[in-house]
Amino acid sequence: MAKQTFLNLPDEKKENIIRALKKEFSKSALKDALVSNIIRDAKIPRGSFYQYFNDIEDAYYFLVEEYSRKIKKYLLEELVKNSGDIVLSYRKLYRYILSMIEDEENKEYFEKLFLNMSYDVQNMFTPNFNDGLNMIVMHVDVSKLNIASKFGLGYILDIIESTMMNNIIKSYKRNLSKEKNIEVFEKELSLICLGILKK
Amino acid sequence: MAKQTFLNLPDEKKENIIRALKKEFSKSALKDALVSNIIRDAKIPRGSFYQYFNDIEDAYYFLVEEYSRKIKKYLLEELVKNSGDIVLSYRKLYRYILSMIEDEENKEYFEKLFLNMSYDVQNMFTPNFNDGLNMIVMHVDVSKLNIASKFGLGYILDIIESTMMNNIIKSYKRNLSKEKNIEVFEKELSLICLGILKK
DNA sequence: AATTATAACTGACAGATTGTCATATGTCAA
DNA sequence: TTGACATATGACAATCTGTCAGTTATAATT
Repeated sequence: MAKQTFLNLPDEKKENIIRALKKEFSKSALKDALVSNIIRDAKIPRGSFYQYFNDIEDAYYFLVEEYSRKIKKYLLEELVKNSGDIVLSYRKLYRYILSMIEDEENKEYFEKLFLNMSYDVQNMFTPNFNDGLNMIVMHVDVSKLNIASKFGLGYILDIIESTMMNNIIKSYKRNLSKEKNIEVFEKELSLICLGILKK
Repeated sequence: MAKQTFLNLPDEKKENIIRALKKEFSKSALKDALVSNIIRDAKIPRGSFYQYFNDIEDAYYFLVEEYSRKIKKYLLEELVKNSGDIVLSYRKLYRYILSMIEDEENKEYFEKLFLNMSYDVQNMFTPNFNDGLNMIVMHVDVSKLNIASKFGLGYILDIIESTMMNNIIKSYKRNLSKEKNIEVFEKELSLICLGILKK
């Protein structure tokens, strides 16, 4: 993650570099992105780049983390606001993510990000995906959930988050409107709540 | 996809190149893999490689497709065998995929593959993910499903496949035994069937 | 103000990779 | 034997990465 030297930089310079990073990662997925393009655009010498980041991957994850922090924060806030109602909180989270990635300024960046979703990036975007359970579990109201104990919560979060990410990723290919996109996710969420089998 | 020239090659030569491809993609994810390594290992000249494939990505997808074909074929066969019982068929499919990727010979290759899951690869591994619905829908028994028409089937397949892929990917990090891994997936599948909310 | 310590900056360079292309070689039918 | 076509080959230009030794800026100390 971005070296201290970078974090110490004056805001203006730092933001200029972040701008150049985002431009390159909007144009190319991580595997095709070039340090050369970034330094040309940001007008910094090659040596500086390596003083700020270990390599291009390091810079990539620095940028991703800016967004992933927002997402995790938002979910926790919603859980508190909604008295631990996990389904409602994820419904709100979905809308929040959509509005974030559909912002004209972010559109191409997130498209590259989601269509080349590595484990590590998914990890950063799904609050429960790896470590997050500890953080979330204490805020969730499990009394209405179909599980024996808080321990089963992980399964439920797995299902919801998989479906959520999947919908986001597919939305890029399906070219759905934001409204239609939300409709599909909520339809699936409702199937998850009630079960896919007839009673 | 692999040029005709490659497909025309005598089997022995072709298999030797496939072996070298797999070796390189077992060692490095696509983004770090090198043509140089492959041609050194396969003992073919550089020019030949580019006569067989457009680039390294092309070679990568050629290899992935070998496995994805098996998976789609297996699911369809199971659906027929199980009279369109979709849940049972995916349970069987999950075991099939696990046995495939836990085979000692494939282990590292699939680890790289799943931990760097691009949209296109996911697309190849999940029968419904994109186009497959047409193929699958006619074999599914929807009478027991909680949907109004065959049209809703896409939602259900989305949920199941997301959860399935997610479990496979996580299994690499969690280091679960095959048995425990299956147990988790079946627990989640059962929540999906019955619903995550208490009745 | 001068000196010293510490942090940041810089760009030339070695090492390595990619995709191409002109040339060579093989195959097969007429 | 010849011509037409497919395939093979490796040297090469273009490009990229990460490093490093030398330079400059900043801050603290005397």
